[in-house]
Amino acid sequence: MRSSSITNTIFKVLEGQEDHLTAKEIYEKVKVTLSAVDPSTVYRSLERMVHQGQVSVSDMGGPAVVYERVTRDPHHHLVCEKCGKKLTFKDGQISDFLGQVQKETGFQITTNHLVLFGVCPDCQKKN
Amino acid sequence: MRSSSITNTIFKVLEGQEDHLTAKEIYEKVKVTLSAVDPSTVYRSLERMVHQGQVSVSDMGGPAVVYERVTRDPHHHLVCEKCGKKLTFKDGQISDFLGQVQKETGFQITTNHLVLFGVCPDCQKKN
DNA sequence: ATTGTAATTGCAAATCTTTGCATATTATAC
DNA sequence: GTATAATATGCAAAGATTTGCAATTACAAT
Ligand SMILES: [Zn+2]
Ligand SMILES: [Zn+2]
Ligand SMILES: [Zn+2]
Ligand SMILES: [Zn+2]
Repeated sequence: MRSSSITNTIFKVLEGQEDHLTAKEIYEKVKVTLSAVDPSTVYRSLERMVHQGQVSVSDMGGPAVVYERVTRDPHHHLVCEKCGKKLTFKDGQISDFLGQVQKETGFQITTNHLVLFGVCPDCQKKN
Repeated sequence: MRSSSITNTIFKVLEGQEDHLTAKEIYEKVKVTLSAVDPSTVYRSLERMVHQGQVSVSDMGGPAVVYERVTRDPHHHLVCEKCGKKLTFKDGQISDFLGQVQKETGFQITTNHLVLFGVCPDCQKKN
């Protein structure tokens, strides 16, 4: 029998995971359950899920963009580009900023997983 | 004779261009001048230039990330994810926000080309 | 149930990007 | 200038992602 829906499997993979995953990593994990699945199907499903706002896609400085499930309670990150250390923000302050942009531009902001880059205090000292 | 420096050619390509370019597009344009250049060399050079802060790399919703020259006067964008329309921000308001993040986290922010996504007023109406 | 339509999937091929390694270039030290 | 080390480049191969197309599945209408 053919898989009923790859989307569900992808959701499960993303839920059972704290970290952010690349498309390739998601494909590998989906394949454990659905051994016959084709990579293109997973890639296309991810694209669809991002487009529908169920999943976020972000460049976090790694070798490829990473995906994460979008929850009611959004979050954002600040990544050290020297050592990779990651801070996570609750939405509060960021959504204030995004709300302000929304008011000033008339755009309805859809960015749901903002990633900023910087150099952390430790790495600044090491300079 | 071998090219003295691919970096210079890439800079010229990026300067003679209003828009943002993908790695592939940059490679194609570099090849016009340096016909024997290898794609891997261009890709690695771009990586280097990004790492050194001379070039920004961003996902702007297209099929691949895009590169742009970083100038004294940074800018940022708001992209409509329905129709692709792009707004460009001068740095003012955004840098206020980034400065606030910097103060609160101790990170020295290096994000120099922020891209936000949303739905533009026109596309909201078409709903 | 049958039909028709739209969305999803697999497969193969094409394309894009990365990587390992040898060579060539550039910079630094003596 | 010569030797030494560090960086940049080309080449070939591997790897990751996208695309075209035909077949399958899901869904709605009859
Ligand atoms: Zn996250
Ligand atoms: Zn750090
Ligand atoms: Zn720009
Ligand atoms: Zn629009």
